[in-house]
Amino acid sequence: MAKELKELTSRGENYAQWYNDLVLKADMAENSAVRGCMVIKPYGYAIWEKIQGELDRMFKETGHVNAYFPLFIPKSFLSKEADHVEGFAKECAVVTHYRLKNDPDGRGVVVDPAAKLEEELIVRPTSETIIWNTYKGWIQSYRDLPVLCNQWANVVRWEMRTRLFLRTAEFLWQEGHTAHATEAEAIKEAETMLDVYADFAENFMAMPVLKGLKSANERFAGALETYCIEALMQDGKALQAGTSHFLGQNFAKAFDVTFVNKNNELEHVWATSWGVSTRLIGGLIMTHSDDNGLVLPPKLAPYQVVIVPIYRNEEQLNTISEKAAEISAKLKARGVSVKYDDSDNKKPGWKFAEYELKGVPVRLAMGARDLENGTIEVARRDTLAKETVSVENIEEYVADLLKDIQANIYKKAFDYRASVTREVNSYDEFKTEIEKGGFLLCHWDGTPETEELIKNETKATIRCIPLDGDKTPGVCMVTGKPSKQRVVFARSY
RNA sequence: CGGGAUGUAGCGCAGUUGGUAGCGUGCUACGUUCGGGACGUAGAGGUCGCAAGUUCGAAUCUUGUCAUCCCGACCA
Repeated sequence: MAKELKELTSRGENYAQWYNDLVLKADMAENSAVRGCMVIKPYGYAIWEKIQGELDRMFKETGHVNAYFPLFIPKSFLSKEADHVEGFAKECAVVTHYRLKNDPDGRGVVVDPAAKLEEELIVRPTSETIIWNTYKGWIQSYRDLPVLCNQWANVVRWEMRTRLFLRTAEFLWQEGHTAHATEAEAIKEAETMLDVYADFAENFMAMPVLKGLKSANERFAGALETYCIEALMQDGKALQAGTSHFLGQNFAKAFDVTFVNKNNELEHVWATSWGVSTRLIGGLIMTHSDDNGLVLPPKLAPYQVVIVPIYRNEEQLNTISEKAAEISAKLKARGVSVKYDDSDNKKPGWKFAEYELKGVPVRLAMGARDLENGTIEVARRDTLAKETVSVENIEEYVADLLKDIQANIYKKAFDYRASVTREVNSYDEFKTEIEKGGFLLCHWDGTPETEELIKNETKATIRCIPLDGDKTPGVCMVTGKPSKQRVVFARSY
């Protein structure tokens, strides 16, 4: 099996595919009719639930509430905001009929032609339009503002080519949609949520990200400004991990959402939207995994510690189980999640490999030898190091170890990113360097034309215009025109 | 929608000049094992993607068709 994994890993870039089959036990739906939709089995979903839980808490701490809006969007809604139509008019699932009937020529059912909808319904690719249509009825006065809603939902985008976790036809996400009385407040909201995402990515996922602005080409359809966090995967490709959009008054104007301000003047509201998706699971996998499987940050692991008993007979098992129960209780008291795997139908070696594959941060193994010596074997997933330590104060030891693992995998990812991030000053050099992967910091003249040219010739895009860091001006590597600051180029998923 | 590849057991694959389908793994039972994915014995599991055609006979040849994967266009 180990050999098999090595062989699979040599595929390199195709992490998501095999981690899905082997680790998360998730896969693409095989039925052609729902091609490109993902099936997330329980362990993979448990990771999503952890992500959801932490983000949801952070949203609430920043003053947001959850709401839910319809799955179906009347087609006409999507015609209202011109830029938005440009961006989203293409790959959507469309509901045209509302009834089936028995097939008159044989078995089964057919669509009843008499049940054609007068107006087609679009399965939401994102909910701006239906939400703004709803907000119109909620907002009359500055006293009704701000509206700070988040929605956990599924959305559908009929992608021509799908990729497990990274680009599936149906995916789970959260989308925040806020309405504000002033431009400044809306911009602040978009920036706050960007910070929330960055905080989550770095402190929970242990995935370093760059905060930045999207170029006009990469900007969300209908947004005035798109903020993003960009991560770098182990194969050197970038992953857009989350976006936060300042929408200006575009949607308010399209859906006629106005309010009376303190001066008794009618104004359009200012809007933001922001979202992250199950793509984060893909990011998590591709940031930390190694040849032995998934490596999960302790803060997002469905269980942080697994205890495996090693025994020859029932008597031994009983003694170990007693000890393990004590340790579990102590760990749980410290807020550590523990699984005690005393399943009799798997052997210890099998369990070791299995939990490594699943990325459980810490494994404790206890056998007859440990019973005699009052010890326990501690194995950490990130370095695969094993140690035999005293069971005394094991809970403290493990709690510290979990913190250490969280910090260590972040550092590892950060160092990797640093090692493949470099400044490039000429276009010739760029063409060579981009083949090696990683982030390239380059001067760019700010025009969509130049960006397009670079994309066509090298497949690299501007991942973001960084908010932090070096702001020294220079000249564009392609055209030689002035550049305000270096921007980040990479090939991306 | 263009270019390439592939559809055979749950998964991964082999199958020669056309002769009625096999390997690994997984699964089931029993026994021995159990500190790094154990071993033995016995078993279950396949309308060979689908449909026509050629043939005494097709997984194999022909045509059509459907689907998947990879590379482009699209995208979180």
